[in-house]
Amino acid sequence: MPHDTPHAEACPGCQTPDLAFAQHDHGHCSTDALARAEALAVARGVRLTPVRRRVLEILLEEHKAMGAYDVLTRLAAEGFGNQPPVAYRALEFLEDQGFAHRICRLNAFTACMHPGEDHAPAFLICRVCDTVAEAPAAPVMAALTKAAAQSGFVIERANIEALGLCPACAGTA
Amino acid sequence: MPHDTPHAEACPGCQTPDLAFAQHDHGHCSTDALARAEALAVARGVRLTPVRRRVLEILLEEHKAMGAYDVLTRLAAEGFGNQPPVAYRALEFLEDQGFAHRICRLNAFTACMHPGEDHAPAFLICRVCDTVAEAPAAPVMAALTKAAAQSGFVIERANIEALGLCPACAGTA
DNA sequence: GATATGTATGTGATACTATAACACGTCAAG
DNA sequence: CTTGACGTGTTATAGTATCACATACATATC
Repeated sequence: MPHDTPHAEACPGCQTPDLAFAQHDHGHCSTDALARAEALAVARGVRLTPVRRRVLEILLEEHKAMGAYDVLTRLAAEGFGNQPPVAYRALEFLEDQGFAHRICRLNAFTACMHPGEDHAPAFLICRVCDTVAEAPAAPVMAALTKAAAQSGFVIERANIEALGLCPACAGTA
Repeated sequence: MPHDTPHAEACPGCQTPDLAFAQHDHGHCSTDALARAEALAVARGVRLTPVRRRVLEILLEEHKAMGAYDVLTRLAAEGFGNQPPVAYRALEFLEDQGFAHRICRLNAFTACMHPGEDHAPAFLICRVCDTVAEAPAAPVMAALTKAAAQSGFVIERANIEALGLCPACAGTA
């Protein structure tokens, strides 16, 4: 019975939030996230088809925010369709399933590192080096849900994105 | 000495968060926000030129999220330039000065109702009626700042956007 | 007053992002 | 076997945003 423990507990690079911008064994994260996504797809009765799976792999490999057309270029090079809808449909599927996140500010997408954990991601975008970190934001989401509830608004999906300076770029500046 | 009290204290419609989706005397909000923006521009030594001012007025009049091209159409009809950069430049200026906000999820912009108050806006977007409410989100921003700080990230600007159902649409569903 | 400098605007062209609409193939249910 | 749901491929098009250059207009400086 695999994957019943959060990824962060087993991944040194993901254990502490302050390592979000640091190097870590990303290979482990990738294979783990992919395995989790596959298991979740089966459990939910949705199909992680070749295109969808490959898009997720690409996002995991790159480990950065990618535009739909960046993904499409790679898909086309591998014999998949080379028209925009191919990429957009796969990305939409991954987002719907929580396997990937859309970063509106960048018109880009990134693989979710913690699929199935029902987390609330916040994205920290460095305006200098363009690195994007996915920070744990459960308290942020809680506060947002509360604020929305005061207006009677029911949140279904949220985008929490911050633009600023990562530790490295803040240091050199 | 005008404008030394927060707008919400004087505007019935803005006093309580739970009225964010309700009707209120928007005329008062508009003129107030415009006057505040003008004062702030003078104080900061930046120029609220005719185009910029008109764009802000348009956003305030419409009181909803508008695409850059929607704004541009209105500008062109009034004798201003009719090319995209005209609108985008004005909108960027307004966003930089905190007179307007960008709603990434909608590729749209909206006037800020509380310019100069250093608030943290969260946008609640109804997926049924497309209404957008600007909810007070100081606690949300505080949580986000804290989460970012744990990674050593310094936030300069944040987008907090939620998609879901507004009270009215949630009721009819 | 003439000149320089920074800023703002106008314009044409173009790049980038995203979706609509339809055809075809596959698979499972009835 | 037929139907219907789903996924993919493709053409075409819609929508969003920026680049690059020219011009105007302000203020500051000589």
